[in-house]
Amino acid sequence: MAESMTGLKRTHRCAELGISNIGEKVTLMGWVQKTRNKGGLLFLDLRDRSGIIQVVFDESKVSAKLMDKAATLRSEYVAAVTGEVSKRGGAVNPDMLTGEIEILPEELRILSEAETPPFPIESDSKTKEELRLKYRFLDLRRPDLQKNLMLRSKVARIAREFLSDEGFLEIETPMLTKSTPEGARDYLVPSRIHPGSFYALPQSPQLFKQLLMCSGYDRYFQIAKCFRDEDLRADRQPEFTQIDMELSFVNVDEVLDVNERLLAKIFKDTLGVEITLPIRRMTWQEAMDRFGSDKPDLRFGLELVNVSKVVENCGFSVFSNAIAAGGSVRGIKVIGQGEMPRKKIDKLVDFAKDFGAKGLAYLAIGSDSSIKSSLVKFLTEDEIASLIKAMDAKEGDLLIFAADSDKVVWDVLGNLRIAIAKQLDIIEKDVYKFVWVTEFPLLEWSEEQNRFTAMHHPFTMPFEEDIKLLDSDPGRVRAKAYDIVLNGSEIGGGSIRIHQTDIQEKMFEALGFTKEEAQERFGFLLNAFKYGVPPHAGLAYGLDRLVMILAGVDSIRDVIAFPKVKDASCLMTEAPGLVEDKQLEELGLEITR
RNA sequence: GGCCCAGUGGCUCAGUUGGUUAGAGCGCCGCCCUGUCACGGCGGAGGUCGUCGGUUCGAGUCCGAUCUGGGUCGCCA
Repeated sequence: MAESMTGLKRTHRCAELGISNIGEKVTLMGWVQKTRNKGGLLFLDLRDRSGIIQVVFDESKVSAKLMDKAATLRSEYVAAVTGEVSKRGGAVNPDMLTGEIEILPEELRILSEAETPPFPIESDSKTKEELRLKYRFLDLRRPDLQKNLMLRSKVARIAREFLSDEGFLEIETPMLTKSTPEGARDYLVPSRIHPGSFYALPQSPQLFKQLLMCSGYDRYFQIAKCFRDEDLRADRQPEFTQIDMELSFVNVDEVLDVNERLLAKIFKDTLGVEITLPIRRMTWQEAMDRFGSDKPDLRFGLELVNVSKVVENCGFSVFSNAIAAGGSVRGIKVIGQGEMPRKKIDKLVDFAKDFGAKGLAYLAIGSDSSIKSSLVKFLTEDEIASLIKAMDAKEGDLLIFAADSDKVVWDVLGNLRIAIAKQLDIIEKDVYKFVWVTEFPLLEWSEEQNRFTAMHHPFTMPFEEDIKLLDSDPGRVRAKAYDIVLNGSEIGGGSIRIHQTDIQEKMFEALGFTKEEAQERFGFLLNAFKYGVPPHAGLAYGLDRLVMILAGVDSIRDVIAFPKVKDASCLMTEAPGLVEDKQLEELGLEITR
């Protein structure tokens, strides 16, 4: 039966003990990892979040009653052990943090019995995630998940301490706020007091932190829960966490500087990794041209080469037409893969089609300089030769080309270079390549909405010298926006905000909002701007993604205590669920499907 | 919404061209064991093969549908 812990006080966590504690009397409380019963000698591995320690019940040293009690212990029982820390009586275990010591028990209390868990509580679990998520409370006992969540806690603590020391104030903003249909789909919360009206859960504290700048708080930060009702991915959950900040009276350099020092501190204090500052900067245009992505992974090459000039007037209509239509032809060179079998190349083509490519052209140079290519029947020998020259290719290389609009070509080759790098296993491990991507386009054309939309958000400051283009060529206006990219993953982003009414009005105009629409959606911010607004800027990190990289895991679910699955439901709580008719009545809601 | 992958004792898996009673390791239960730490020895229990339907003399295996989980495209200012 479960016993009380009355009279006992835990003195240490299990793996906090070492040889320096030998001779001390300690009380430990934790879960039974395992028992090894040798008859007259019983070993108990006791586990808590610090690790495991061995307790030895020796027939010749403890009472028969204690011996019998120890024999009833089963996996995951919760037990308290009081005893003396001792040097190991047998061989030391070098694989164990506490492998040189053990506990000689005087008292054992079984604080809770436990059913056999449905899957083993161990690191590197092989159990299907579906089952682990259903029993997340057991899954969370596993050392690797505990390690991840402790790391996450540490990152949050470092950020809090660092930003506080830099003069930032931690201020909370509302979770129940107003829907702003620009951007991601909102989670809506019906109002009981105002039937038919809804709050929205915040996609980010964006507008509130700008208001805080208007209110003179200078420097704000928050570790903020954010919500987006969009489909999930390996690195996307419907609710996630940002380290969010906003600063007044600063320029781009000042924002990046304080954030570089924050990142350097996080990496130093968690992984012991020194980041060389300042972090490299790259314009969006350069990132797209060289890597086909606004979040370039700089751990490997396979850079894109624009060969439009070379094939502009060639006989291959797919190439020439793409260029004539304002697009481009670009290629990547895969060194030493000239012998890649046709089947593998076909797979790359299929992969590229997922990203909108109609096809890929390839050119393989054999080790004997023989050329295998889908282009030979369309291009002259001279054209082929100049293409090879443009790509700086040699015997044994494989060239892959895409021709389409810039957007499609970048997307196709940008994703292809990552897929190929993974396939060839050329991505360095334990390397952290940071880059600031700057000078994003302010606007991007939305085919769906048939208008320009804000690439970042509608309050992002354009480059002063580009403002005149807002009327004539809005797609070319550059924004004072910056993303921090690590190993091909966007871990944060931000911008200088617009604080001048005339520029803001031009921005809304470019977005196709009337004054009334702008007022309806963002009126409270525009009002605040009337009463004295400081120049300000900000940035937000995706805490989950940052911790993913620090922890070296591929799934965002491994750094969130209670994550949701692909269809945004929770396997443990079975949320979302139906509610009682009475609740719906109170809210004035009716379910129609 | 599209495409791809997976589903067999508690867990992880094997299961041949469709053919006796569906196997293994781990775990679990019982007995034994004084230096184990992936403890060991002996014995035992435990499976509507995700679900429904079809083909067949016969289906874990073939066909169709569906459910569950994962990845991805669309989507994510």
